[in-house]
Amino acid sequence: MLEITIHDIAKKLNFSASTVSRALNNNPIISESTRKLIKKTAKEMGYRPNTLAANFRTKRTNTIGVILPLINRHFFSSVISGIEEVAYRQGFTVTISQSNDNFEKEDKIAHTLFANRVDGLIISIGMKTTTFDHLRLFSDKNLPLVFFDRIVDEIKAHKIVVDDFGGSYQAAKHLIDEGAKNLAHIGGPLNLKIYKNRQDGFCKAVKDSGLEVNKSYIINTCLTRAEGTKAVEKLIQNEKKPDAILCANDTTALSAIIYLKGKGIKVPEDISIVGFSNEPFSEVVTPSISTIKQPGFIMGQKAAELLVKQINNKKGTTEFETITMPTELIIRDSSKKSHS
Amino acid sequence: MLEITIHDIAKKLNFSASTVSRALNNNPIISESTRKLIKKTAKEMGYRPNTLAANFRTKRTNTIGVILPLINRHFFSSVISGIEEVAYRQGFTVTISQSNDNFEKEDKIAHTLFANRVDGLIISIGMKTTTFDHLRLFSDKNLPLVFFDRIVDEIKAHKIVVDDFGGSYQAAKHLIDEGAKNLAHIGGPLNLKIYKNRQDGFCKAVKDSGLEVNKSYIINTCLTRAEGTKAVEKLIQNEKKPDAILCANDTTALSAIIYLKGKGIKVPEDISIVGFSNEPFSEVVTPSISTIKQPGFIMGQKAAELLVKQINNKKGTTEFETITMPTELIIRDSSKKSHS
DNA sequence: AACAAATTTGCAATCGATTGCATAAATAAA
DNA sequence: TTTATTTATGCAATCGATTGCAAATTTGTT
Repeated sequence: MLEITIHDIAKKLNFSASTVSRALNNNPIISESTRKLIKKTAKEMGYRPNTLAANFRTKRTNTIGVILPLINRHFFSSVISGIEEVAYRQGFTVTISQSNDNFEKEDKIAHTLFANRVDGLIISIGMKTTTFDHLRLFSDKNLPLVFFDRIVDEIKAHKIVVDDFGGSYQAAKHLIDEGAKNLAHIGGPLNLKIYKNRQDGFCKAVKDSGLEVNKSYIINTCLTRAEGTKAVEKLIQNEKKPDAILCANDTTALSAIIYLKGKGIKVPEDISIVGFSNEPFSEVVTPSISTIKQPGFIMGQKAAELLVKQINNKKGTTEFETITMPTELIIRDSSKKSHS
Repeated sequence: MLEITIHDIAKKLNFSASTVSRALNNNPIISESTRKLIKKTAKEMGYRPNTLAANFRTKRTNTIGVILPLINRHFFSSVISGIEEVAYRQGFTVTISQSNDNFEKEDKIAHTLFANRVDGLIISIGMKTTTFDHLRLFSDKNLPLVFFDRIVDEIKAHKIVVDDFGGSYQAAKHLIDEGAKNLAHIGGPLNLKIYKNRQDGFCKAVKDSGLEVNKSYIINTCLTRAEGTKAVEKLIQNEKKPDAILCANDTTALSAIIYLKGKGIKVPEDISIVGFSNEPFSEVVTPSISTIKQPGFIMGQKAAELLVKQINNKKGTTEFETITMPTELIIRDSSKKSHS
């Protein structure tokens, strides 16, 4: 019932608690022999360190907080796996929370994690997040903070992003190569830089190809399945229908495919589609969705590595880096207009 | 830099730290007026409670641990959302970890959570888990423990399961109603009760319909995409091909559909398919996959409710309940043999 | 052998909040 | 007014591990 403490071990061996503590922590100041003895005895006695006490004393929890919009997205869960992989290897526990793109929840989670004294935070902000006091909580106290994907320009910290602009540019180029002349874009909320970049990449590619960016061909939504459907609906109401749609995520690409299929409009023959993120379903839908792959797992690893480095670095970090990861265009059926 | 403590507040107001502590915790023994004064001052001074100290003292962390095989499954992430919803409402933080169906990792996570003194654990065990010492860690110390979906019979605890048997039975019946005579089953590892139940439900339905359960029509795998493909491959090598396959999850149902499509075998005309879990992709594949819906979100809520009740109940729980949630058969194209 | 240097170990304070028990103050009852 | 009750607050110990500094022990050097 009652727990064994270092004092119990100390008493039994006629050592002091300090020695026991040091021995168990592999402090080299303790001689090899006593360390072994103490460890052996600790095991025999069924000693389990009281992490709470240690955390309290050292002000470290060996816990990394992660906040992201939605766990159930292939990209995000890949990132989580990457984070976990590195974290566990370094002896950190990971606490994952989802904001559901709800600002209040994100705010509350950040405060809770802060109060629970996580050693650092890795975050991808929600779509509704436009104020950042809950993050300054961390940056102001020099608590390690790493952004990924949906980053915040206003706050100095390490940032891991995907080359959204480049990916989008490449995708649009691809659509044009396949013969598209009237390109449309279903974009995300522009307060998020990733969606801004995707849109900018799209526009740049269109312009660079000597085509025009038609304002009525660009619709910004919050990228849900339903919003995607509404967006395509509106797009094809244009007197001149677009012949290609670059969607800012796979969900809306899916909306488009399903909606168009229902209307008897052929994908890719009549309208080509490219999505973003390479969600698993994009490969198995008919037609399979061309999309842009983001290296989620590696991003997670990088984020965790940067964070851990920052945590272990006593003297506050002042140089922050922004790492841009490459994307990869995966061409599938939804955009192979020419020939197979 | 340095943190405000209750002592600072106490000194400033000429109260004792005890009073401040009690006031901040809404202890009714403190008078209304001083409570208000203390709270106001705390706020002004920018006081932030040191959760670590409180946790240490009270031996409570207000944290719930969750271990599950894989976050990136619709069913599991629904459960997580359900758990979070209840937990946050009750003032608990949720720590989520995935075992990746890896026993060593599950074991390690369980020990870490235990060492971190989570107040309780909600778990769905991995496929490789056949020994349970890491869970007895909890049950032996009367630490609240709730199983869901992939439960462990050997350990006494609250359990939330899906009516796997019934769901499977219903699905098989449906396949038979649609004209199937030679039913096959791609099952999961039988050490997991859910897969055992699904298989038993399948067999029962077949027998109840006066058909025979053909051993060579039942293949047990670990239900990955690749394993699923191998399984179908083997199934159709039987001299008499099955005309329907009930898969223990949607992933293998997908494997089957893709493999059969490649072989020119028509689904559902030649072979009908039903999956299990209603993963999002099952709706959007062509043909869409008939499947069995599990109420993940509600299961998560129930699990969290039971756990929280147990946590708040000082005197150890002795009566454990097993809640069986109903399933729902969703009939889609992959099994509509008759007519549309 | 005497002293310096290096190696081990112990003392005791500390982290910040909580809580049983005692005390003081205010109110009610006799 | 005195005593009994109730109400409000403070004292001081406690949770278990960590750590700077001091002390003790061993080893090394001349």
